[in-house]
Amino acid sequence: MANKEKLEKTRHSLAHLLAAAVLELYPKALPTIGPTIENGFYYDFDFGHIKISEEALPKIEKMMRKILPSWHSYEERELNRIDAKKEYRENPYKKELIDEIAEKKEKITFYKFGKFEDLCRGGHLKNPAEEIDPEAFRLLSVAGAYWKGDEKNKMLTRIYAAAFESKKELEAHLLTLEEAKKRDHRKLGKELDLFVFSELVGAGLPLWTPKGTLVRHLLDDFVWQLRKERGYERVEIPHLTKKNLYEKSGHWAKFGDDLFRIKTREGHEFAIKPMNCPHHTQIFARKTWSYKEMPQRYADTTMVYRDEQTGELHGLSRVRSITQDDAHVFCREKQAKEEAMKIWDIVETFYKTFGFELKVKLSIHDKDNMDRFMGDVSGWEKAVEDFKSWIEEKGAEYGLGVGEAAFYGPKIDFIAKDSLGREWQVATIQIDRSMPESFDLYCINEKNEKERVVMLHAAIMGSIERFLSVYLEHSAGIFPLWLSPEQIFILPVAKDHNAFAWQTCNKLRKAGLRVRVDDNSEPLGKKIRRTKISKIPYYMVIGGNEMTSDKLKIEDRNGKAEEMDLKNLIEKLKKEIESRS
RNA sequence: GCCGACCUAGCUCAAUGGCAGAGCAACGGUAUCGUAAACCGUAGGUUCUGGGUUCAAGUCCCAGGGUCGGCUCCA
Repeated sequence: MANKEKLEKTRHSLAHLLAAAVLELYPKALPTIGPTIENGFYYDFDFGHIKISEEALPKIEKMMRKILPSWHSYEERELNRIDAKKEYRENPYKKELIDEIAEKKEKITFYKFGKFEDLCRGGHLKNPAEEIDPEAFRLLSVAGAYWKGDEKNKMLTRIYAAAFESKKELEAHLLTLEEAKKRDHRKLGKELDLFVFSELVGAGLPLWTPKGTLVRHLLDDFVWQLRKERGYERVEIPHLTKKNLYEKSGHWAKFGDDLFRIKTREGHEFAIKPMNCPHHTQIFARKTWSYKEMPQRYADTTMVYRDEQTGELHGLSRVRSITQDDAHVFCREKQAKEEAMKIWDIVETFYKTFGFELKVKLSIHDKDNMDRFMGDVSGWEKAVEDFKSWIEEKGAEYGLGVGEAAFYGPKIDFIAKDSLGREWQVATIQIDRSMPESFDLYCINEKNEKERVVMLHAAIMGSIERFLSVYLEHSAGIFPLWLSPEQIFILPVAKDHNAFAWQTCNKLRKAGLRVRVDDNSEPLGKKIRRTKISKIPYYMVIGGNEMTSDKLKIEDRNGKAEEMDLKNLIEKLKKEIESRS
């Protein structure tokens, strides 16, 4: 038996074992479904009025280990719909499943291990008692989950477990989880002093410290540099708008509850912007454009605000105030491809710099569900075909996201993976023929006719918050020199060396470097320790030796030391910053 | 929003319903030291907020806020 298949069967059998143990301890609990997942399995139960918390897990786990030795084989039987439902008089969930299986004209089968029988399509180990290592699984957590994943349904209690073939693999997995915890961007953000949240300000509204603000600007400057080279211009817009703008763009209806709304004292309705495109259309619409002036490319790094549900907020990855590095290109139909490819260029350059591998996803409409999308199917199909041919020309592999398009057009989404294996959509290129229509955006072409323009939406980071959350976990907070809010620590050995340390510091600062002198009256060992913990790219100790020679000794955070004079040092560091390595 | 857990000093965490504490950080002093933690001292608290039970609440109950693990959602 292939390893993968055996692991699958192990997990599946363990899910049954979990249900058996739960029923042993909580006879009134109603088991529902228990599939295998990456790294383990889960099982959803309706515990009725009993509250199950994580404290119960060791007890359940113990019961699983107690039952396991008696599971030497299983019995299988097939029942008809009526008899099958008789087995579950008290359990509406299983009855529902039985009906579904019957509707699909599939066999209704039951599998019995020991005294525990469960509705199941099969796929178990023949002899769990012999084949399962009782030390190779662990119940991890308890969570709520809607029956069938539908929020209109009752919320069940889900028990998650990790399971492998050997104890060693389980321990390796648990260690990976520990590692991921250390890299959690919320923890690193605090340690690196980049951002904070305040209960007074509110959930999902990060406040940026001086260091965090510096990092944000450095990232944005990088994007801006790449855009500027490609003919973009900066624009700025207010963060509010009258309702009218969004009624015209279609956002008022589509955004619904996610929009922060404001009523003025005169009774007018305003909204805080959840996106920037409609504002930007009004900058474009300020005059009549000649085809010779196209494209117009507007870049704007600015915050948008979305009233996300509190339970969905998560560190920087899901917030209510979101900084988009947004840009909109207004161009002629025939220019769209070239402009899209320019954006793709920027995306590639940007992410390569940080060592990210990107996956490409083409997010398209859902032709069976067109009420979520503006325009007709044929317009969408043309737009999707355009994108497909561009992506293929580019030679990129891509997946399809059916129904995941923006309501105004398809998107090429770029996806980065974080240390926890979660995938985050970061950059996006979107093509929009709908908003130019709504706002009547055109240029005058060679034949002196009005020509409808198309609009490209392009975010490189997507949002600075989300990018930083992914990048913090990707880098574990080890920032390259150019992005480090502090670049060099200078550690004077004793107070006699403070003045010289400050002189050196000021020379480096004058050269544009971000330097700090640690002139606390503490032993050198303590300063070194603090430095080593801090993730600072470089530090140097300054004492009598340095004061009497023109050599400085600089050490990087990997412990590699070099000696050189100040001029060469500045040159070396500047080079490293410029190359963004 | 929903299910469950949690919230104590700037940070990490203690404290059977019975005097709110430690380490680190901060501040003051002594020491001025060459590669991972000098020594002594001082200060620091609406125990998330509001209400309730109790002779007595950080601890128990209710409501709200926030955080965490998930679910649902994410134009």
